[in-house]
Amino acid sequence: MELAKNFEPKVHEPAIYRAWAESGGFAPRAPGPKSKGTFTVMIPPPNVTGVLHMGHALNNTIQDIVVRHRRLQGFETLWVPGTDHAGIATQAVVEKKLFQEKKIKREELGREAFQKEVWAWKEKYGNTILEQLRGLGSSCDWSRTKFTLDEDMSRAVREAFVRLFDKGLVYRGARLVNWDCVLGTAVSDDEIEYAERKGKLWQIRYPLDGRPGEFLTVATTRPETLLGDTGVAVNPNDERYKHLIGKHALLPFLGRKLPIVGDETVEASFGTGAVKITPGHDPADYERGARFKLPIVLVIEKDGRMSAEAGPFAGLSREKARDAVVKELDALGLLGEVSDHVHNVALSDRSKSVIEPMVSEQWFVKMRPLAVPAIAAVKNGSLRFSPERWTKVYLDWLTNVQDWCISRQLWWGHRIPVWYDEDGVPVASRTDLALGAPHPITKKPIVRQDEDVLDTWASSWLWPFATLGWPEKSPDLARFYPTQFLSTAKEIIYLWVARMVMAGYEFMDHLPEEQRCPFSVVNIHATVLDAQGRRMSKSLGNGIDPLELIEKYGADAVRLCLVLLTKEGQDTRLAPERIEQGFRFGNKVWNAARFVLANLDGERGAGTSATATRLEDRWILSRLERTRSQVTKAFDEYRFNDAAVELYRFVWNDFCDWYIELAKPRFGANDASGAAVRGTLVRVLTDTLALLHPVMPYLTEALWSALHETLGTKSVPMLMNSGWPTGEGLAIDAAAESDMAVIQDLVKAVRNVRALCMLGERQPLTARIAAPRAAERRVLEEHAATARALAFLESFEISERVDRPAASACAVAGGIEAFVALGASTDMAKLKDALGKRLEKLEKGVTGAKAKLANENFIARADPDIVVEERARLAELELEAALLRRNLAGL
RNA sequence: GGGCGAUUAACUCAGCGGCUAGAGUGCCUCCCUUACACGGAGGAGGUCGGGGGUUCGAAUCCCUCAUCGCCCA
Repeated sequence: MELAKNFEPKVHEPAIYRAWAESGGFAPRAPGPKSKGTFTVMIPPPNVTGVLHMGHALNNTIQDIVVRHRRLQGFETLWVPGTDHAGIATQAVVEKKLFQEKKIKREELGREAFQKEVWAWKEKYGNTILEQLRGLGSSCDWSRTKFTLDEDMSRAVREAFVRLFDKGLVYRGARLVNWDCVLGTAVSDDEIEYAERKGKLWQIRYPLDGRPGEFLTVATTRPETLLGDTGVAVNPNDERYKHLIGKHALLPFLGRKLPIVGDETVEASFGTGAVKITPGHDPADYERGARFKLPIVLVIEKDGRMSAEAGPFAGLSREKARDAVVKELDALGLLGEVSDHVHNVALSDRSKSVIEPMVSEQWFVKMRPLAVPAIAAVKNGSLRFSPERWTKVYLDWLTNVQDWCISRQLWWGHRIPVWYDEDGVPVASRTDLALGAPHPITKKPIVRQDEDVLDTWASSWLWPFATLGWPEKSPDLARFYPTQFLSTAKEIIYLWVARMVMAGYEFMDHLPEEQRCPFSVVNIHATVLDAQGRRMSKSLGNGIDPLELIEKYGADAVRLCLVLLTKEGQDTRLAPERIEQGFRFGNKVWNAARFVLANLDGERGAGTSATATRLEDRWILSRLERTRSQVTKAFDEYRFNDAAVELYRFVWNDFCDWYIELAKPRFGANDASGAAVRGTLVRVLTDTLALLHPVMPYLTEALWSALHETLGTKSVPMLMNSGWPTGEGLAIDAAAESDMAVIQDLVKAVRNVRALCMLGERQPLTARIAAPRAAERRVLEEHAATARALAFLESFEISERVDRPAASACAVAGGIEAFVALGASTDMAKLKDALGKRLEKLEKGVTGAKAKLANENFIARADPDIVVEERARLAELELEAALLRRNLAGL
């Protein structure tokens, strides 16, 4: 079978992906006697408006590795793909597009027509990221693709809402929420970011009630909100103000009487030590207002303008009102000191506008009761984080969890399934209630449905079971829930992971407690940073596009690079040139395989430890077994980096550098040796392709089919659907490994001399070998041909001791000396220099080891095995140093 | 403000109580040796951020400082 000289990702990848899909391998295989059970992974649904970025590329590579590995191991694997509807983001995209193209606003279009526009947009652009996941090689079961607004998903959302409503865990109330004045909706705490802003701290003098000419000076960063003040607070221990507690101040402009209260949370050292209380527009004041039962006055409207309550300032924007208030205060002589002040302001993630804390009617989920089992899950071992340290982050959030504001004033999302009668009595319903129909409880006619929609996360938190058919008692739900593995980013631990766990315990109540947690392992993957160590972001424009990398190097190279670069959970800076490492490795594997296939000569047998007789065959099979078991363990424990590094090393440094080189002279042989070497090559190649497959699926699949075509075993399944190497017939052969090491050392030493003395790499040389130790002499005698072939030595004499022949250079490897005949003209200076340097290093080692062994405490306290090892090491070093010294003296 | 992580070769990263501290890239020398120049052989390059401590022994554990970054408020 002739293979092209290089693997062409662009040619092979689409065809292979199609073949996988047609093979049915993406769907879970049927249960059978050999099955190890199910293994389910739910994709963290990317935002429909999204395109693949590095985080997705890494995360989905990890998931695909896990899924492919488990599939090969014989599990009935299911990886469910899908997207979420991303309420605010998607609505914003479509609104923007509508305005740019048709100059219309959504209000002009109306709710239904606007929703149609969004669906149309989703149908057209919403599959982009799923296509890109295919390009990465993701082996998802596309027949089960879900979208959080799909009908069945919506049913699940409604069921969950109604259940919580009926249990009193969902409630409607006036609460302080984060209001986005640009998008006109409440947003959750998690949709906010903070930025440092330069502002001012204004001191304002509030006249004291009944004490003309006396003032209480407060400090504030937001003077415009004073119109909503309903109190003033000071620290109760503050001597300056103690006497004023219980008295009243008068609000400028409006003359409202403001009680002066003593509140421990006021910092006497901040500003003047007195603060105004605006419960309607500040989170801290909201709390204070509640403590002192102060009324709430809303002075800012939902569009960011001052309300009628703002008296003379009504109708002004927040920003203009601030200037106007300050100006008027100044005019009244009530403005005190003004100083520069740096503080954090809350910005909306989506619109980047300043968040207005505002009391408004919203729907909330009571989180405390839901958090209890989610906390217990990690304590009782149902849930495990990898790396383990993220457990703390998860627990911290859950123990301090606040109620969750789930209503959004948007049109794109799950409409809240609540209807009201004429008295405004709400009821939640699984089925739509018609206007005019009787209210199920009050029996009065229904007059309206709640206008709002639910937060997107109110659907994503049901993802692990809603995707499987819940609330139906579907066969999928019974078969695949709970899942085994979830991989995601750290910033989503609260938003999503914790809430899914809550939802699992709350809604999967048909299952026993210990089966409700939606996944057993949560893998928190690394963040891929840019070259300066910053997060990649659209606004910085510092992202590296994975699609470009895939285009240039192929999906396998990108996947290998990502796992080679990211140690589990340790953030990494992406060096784009490192993708080349993945690319080169792919080429190396390809060419090694190409070479093997070209020389198989119809070999059918596969090497095993039992059939291998030659040292190198036994050695490579031993290395293979070692690699196989380490890689399997690493994958089982989700240590992807360790697995990839081990495979890289084995393929390149053992198989290609040594074994193939040793195999070359034996290919042609029409004897037992030829058969053995071909069998061994087939074995190593077969197992290696399978071990590499989770990381580099395309390349290995292409080679697998070429291998089986060559072998004439065409009926085997595709690699993706075959089996994980079991190590059958293999064993670790310590003797072969140590014997081989002797030969490798000698070969390296001779190559070193060649390079130093400018002898050509392949120029045949005469060598006399001195091996004072019988064990090494035996190895060299037995495997003289092997050593000779690798070192290109023509004649090769081994004895216990050799006097340096005239005109020879020497190489020392451990306790072995090799004297190599030189031409008369060779310059020995370089050699002398190199040997001298080597000796210096050795002597340093000898000194260190001696000092250690001379230390009584070391002998007395160190592990005896360590002491023995240290003695042996010293002997080794001394022998080599002695040989070097002697040879150096003779040069 | 709270928490977490990082600081090891020119660069990107491994190593996390005991081998002469490793890899990839880059650099230097030699080689187009018919698997691979996307390659091969050899080599140079590091007082493991600073300072203390624990230990027979510390890049590795503890404390502290510095710098950078991330998450949360």
